[in-house]
Amino acid sequence: MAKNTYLELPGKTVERLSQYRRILYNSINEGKTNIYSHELAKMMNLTPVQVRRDLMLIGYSGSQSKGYVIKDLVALIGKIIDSDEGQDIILVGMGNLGRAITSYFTGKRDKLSIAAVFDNDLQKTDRIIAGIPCHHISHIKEFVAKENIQIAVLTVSPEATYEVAKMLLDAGIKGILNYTSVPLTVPEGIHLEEYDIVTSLEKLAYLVK
Amino acid sequence: MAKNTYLELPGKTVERLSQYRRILYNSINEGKTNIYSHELAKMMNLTPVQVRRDLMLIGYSGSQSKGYVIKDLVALIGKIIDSDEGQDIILVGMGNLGRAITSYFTGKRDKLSIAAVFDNDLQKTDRIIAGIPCHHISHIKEFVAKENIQIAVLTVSPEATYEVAKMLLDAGIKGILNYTSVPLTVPEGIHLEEYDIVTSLEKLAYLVK
DNA sequence: TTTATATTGTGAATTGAATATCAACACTCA
DNA sequence: TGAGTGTTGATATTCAATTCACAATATAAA
Ligand SMILES: NC(=O)c1ccc[n+]([C@@H]2O[C@H](COP(=O)([O-])OP(=O)(O)OC[C@H]3O[C@@H](n4cnc5c(N)ncnc54)[C@H](O)[C@@H]3O)[C@@H](O)[C@H]2O)c1
Ligand SMILES: NC(=O)c1ccc[n+]([C@@H]2O[C@H](COP(=O)([O-])OP(=O)(O)OC[C@H]3O[C@@H](n4cnc5c(N)ncnc54)[C@H](O)[C@@H]3O)[C@@H](O)[C@H]2O)c1
Repeated sequence: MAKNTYLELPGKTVERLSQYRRILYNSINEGKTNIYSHELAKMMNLTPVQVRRDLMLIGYSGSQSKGYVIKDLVALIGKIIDSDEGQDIILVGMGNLGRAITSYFTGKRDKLSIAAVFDNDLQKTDRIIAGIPCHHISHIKEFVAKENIQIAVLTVSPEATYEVAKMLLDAGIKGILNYTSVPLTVPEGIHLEEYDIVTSLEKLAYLVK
Repeated sequence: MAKNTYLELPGKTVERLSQYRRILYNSINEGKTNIYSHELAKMMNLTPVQVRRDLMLIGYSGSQSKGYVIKDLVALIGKIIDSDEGQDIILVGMGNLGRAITSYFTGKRDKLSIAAVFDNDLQKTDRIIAGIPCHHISHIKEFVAKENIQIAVLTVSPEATYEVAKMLLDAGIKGILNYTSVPLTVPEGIHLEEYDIVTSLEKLAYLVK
């Protein structure tokens, strides 16, 4: 019986899987072929039990003598996280933050890449910026439909957040990564991740106090 | 008995407090003086119960008829999160991301502000960039000591992460906000927050899959 | 062969956070 | 005055994530 049933993983586990994979790529480059849970845990600043639990959840088994086979583990994580044919994403709001993220992704990832960015500033549109074509926001719906885009990164100014989020949902986007300081609400079935730098800094300030 | 004992709040609550405050500033600007838990919840995309529980934890009471007094609530959150005389932070790694964050903070916050940025690229040092003085990394220890800096934002290239983190700890930094893709380990008593864009995106990709 | 050691895999217990529930209260309106 | 409404504050419950504890296994050493 093929294990093709949808695997419901805890969100935290998915995040760690992404990071395991990144670290394991480095280990491969260093010539390692196998790794123990305690080694991986050390590099990720976790407990070995946590690592083993995560790998158990994705159904990967190691050996007591050699630990885990890095190559196989990386492949399995890819099978879980990546979509088969890769996934194009878009970014909306080509300001300071948008540009930083775009530059970072340009020519970097294979499975996840930024297909286009959008803005409403005519100075920025219809040009290549940071290696990616920047279109006017008015073209977003047709682009999403044509290119079958599912994920959008939102880095517009706070005032534009609601309006642009509405456009994204209307265009059929399934997942939004919101970096504006304005909290969003999305309908059932749409996935939302939010992160705010100021919140993190204020939390740190509280902790060191 | 004065309630001066150290208040141990859940991390998630602290994060929400930071966001409550930001939203409440807006409400004040709109002329509101009082707010109900369900109103605040709506704006933050939470349940009213969650809001009330957070406020309960910080010992703030509202009234059944008028809800919470925004001004008082903001003041109390400030007393919990902010240090008394404000807190200067530094940023290390004036690349794309560092510049975006610096621009965002320039002339923005009162209590939290970026006092200086550091880099090891001589093209960038000993200049004002995005409104903030950029020094060479070699001056970091003396600066931290002299200005009594406790918090650092880390946006250097991945390869430099360990080395720079070590310098920060050595200089006496108490909290690090790490945006590099390299996980850090810090000694007991040092606070660490980490965030990685790629991880968030890969999680979204998994969720929409 | 036997013992010691190191590792994985996992059921059970614990911790931490979110949610449900409800008594107490304050105001309104008849 | 008294029923009805809507709110807070607090306790109880549920849910999710992490950690504990240890059995099972493989290898190396005696
Ligand atoms: N840069 C940071 O470090 C930082 C930190 C915390 C929060 N944020 C938030 O991230 C967002 C972006 O920050 P930033 O520093 O890049 O700001 P920015 O002002 O540099 O960029 C905003 C971009 O959005 C575009 N835009 C505005 N309205 C639009 C619309 N309706 N449609 C399409 N594009 C539109 C603007 O033209 C601009 O290019 C802001 O909401 C900000 O509050 C940024
Ligand atoms: N930009 C993004 O969207 C993004 C996304 C995910 C992760 N990251 C991570 O954030 C970090 C910064 O990203 P970026 O895009 O700004 O990279 P960047 O290359 O533009 O900037 C790195 C900066 O660090 C400086 N630096 C390098 N070594 C240093 C040292 N020893 N001391 C002081 N400064 C040093 C460089 O001079 C440069 O200015 C990287 O680790 C990157 O992996 C960035």
